[in-house]
Amino acid sequence: MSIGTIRVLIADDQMMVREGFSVLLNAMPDIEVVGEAVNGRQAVERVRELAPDVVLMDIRMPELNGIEATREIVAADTTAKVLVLTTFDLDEYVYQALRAGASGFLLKDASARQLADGVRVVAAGEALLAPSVTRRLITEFSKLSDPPRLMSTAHAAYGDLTDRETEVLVLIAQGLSNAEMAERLVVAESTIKTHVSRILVKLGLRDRTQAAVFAYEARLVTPK
Amino acid sequence: MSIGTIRVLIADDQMMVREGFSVLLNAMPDIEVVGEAVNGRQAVERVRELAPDVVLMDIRMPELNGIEATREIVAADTTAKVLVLTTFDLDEYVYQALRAGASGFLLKDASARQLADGVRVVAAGEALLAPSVTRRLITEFSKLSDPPRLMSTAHAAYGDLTDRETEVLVLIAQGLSNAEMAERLVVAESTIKTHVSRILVKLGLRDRTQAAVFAYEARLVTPK
DNA sequence: GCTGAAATCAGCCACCTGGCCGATTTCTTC
DNA sequence: GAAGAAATCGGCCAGGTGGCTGATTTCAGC
Repeated sequence: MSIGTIRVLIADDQMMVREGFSVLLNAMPDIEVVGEAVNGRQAVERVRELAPDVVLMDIRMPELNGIEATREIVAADTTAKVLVLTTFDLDEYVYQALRAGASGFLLKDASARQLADGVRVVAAGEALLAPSVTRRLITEFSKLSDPPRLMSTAHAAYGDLTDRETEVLVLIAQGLSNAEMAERLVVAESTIKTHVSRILVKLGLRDRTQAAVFAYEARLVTPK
Repeated sequence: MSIGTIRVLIADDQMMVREGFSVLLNAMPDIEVVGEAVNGRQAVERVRELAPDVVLMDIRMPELNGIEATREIVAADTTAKVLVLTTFDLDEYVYQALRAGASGFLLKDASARQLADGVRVVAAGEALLAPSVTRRLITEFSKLSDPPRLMSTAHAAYGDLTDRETEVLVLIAQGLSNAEMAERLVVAESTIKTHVSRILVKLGLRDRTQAAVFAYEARLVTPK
């Protein structure tokens, strides 16, 4: 494996991004960009055609998003490893991507060195995560493995919101639209609307802005 | 990033292992083994003395095991990243190591290439996990829902807002509708709409909910 | 007195939002 | 197995919201 060059496929709907990564990676003697794709659907096809070692996968793409594309690529028994790239280290994306079978997750602001190393690492079969991602993963994980989980907190407090509703409330308090939340949680927008409505009724609020205010006042979310 | 060579400390009670890794890593032009330790206690000391970039840490060691040693090294605010190495990918070890603050976790049967890449990756600040480990971590973790985090965009300072606009922004962050604000400020609703629009444009936001979030994040308003 | 910024107001319009109705599926609980 | 809670999805619709254009008035600064 370490003999030949690492063959990479870049999947991103933005030309600038593809160009940048392409130049960057081709500058490495052991890495070669063998193809590009402008959406998830095309990425899946290209993987079949080109059998690359690594796929640099953007999440937000038309046709078929990076998560779904990753799922399909992994489902097919290709040897290709998927390294997901995104601008923001959104939790949901990370978990979804990794659960979809991605080998790694990096932020787009990674340096050339980090990117190249990342490609090599996943090509070698390891898993790679951005530090901020891992940190949250660990902290979250230790929360559920540690016994000090007394009841309440996410439950009885805020007017009997269900877990899912609380989850949605937090997203509202981050300024996401219904469509964005739907994409984030991978459900239909109508589902989100249902959750939002129930939240407003249960909390006795009028609109999502009041919900956001409530979330801050109730310390469900806190200023950075 | 890593302009100079990456300085590595090897902590393992077995001489053969230390030797092997040492030769292996020193063969890399950008990596230099600057010291060794035969137990956890010594590893902690050596880190203080040598300030290495990366510590290759075995788990089973006399005096102070790798987990505890990692905890101490991370507790001290050294810049050293800990890459834990072990023969078996035992769950307890993995979780404990990661919670102790390790940056990565690799199996000892990793190839020279994998090891070297691993060192480079953690030195660059990323986190590295063997794939089997990541998978378990994800599955374990995904059993529980989570409170995501997002906050994008570097906006211009809200100092660009006029007094009146700031006033309106505060009201938005109190959950008032345009009609209510109009009544409160004794102006027409259309006037409020104009203010709201300008606020959104100036701050690069999409809707009033994001404006409310912004107000809280910018401490323009603070939770009760 | 001219100028520019700020505050005020109006109308139009596409879109998102929230309310309301109903429906299915999966679980837990009894 | 019945009953209920939770999560999912769809459709319809009135109304609020935000974008865009244009206009008036006041006032500070030159």
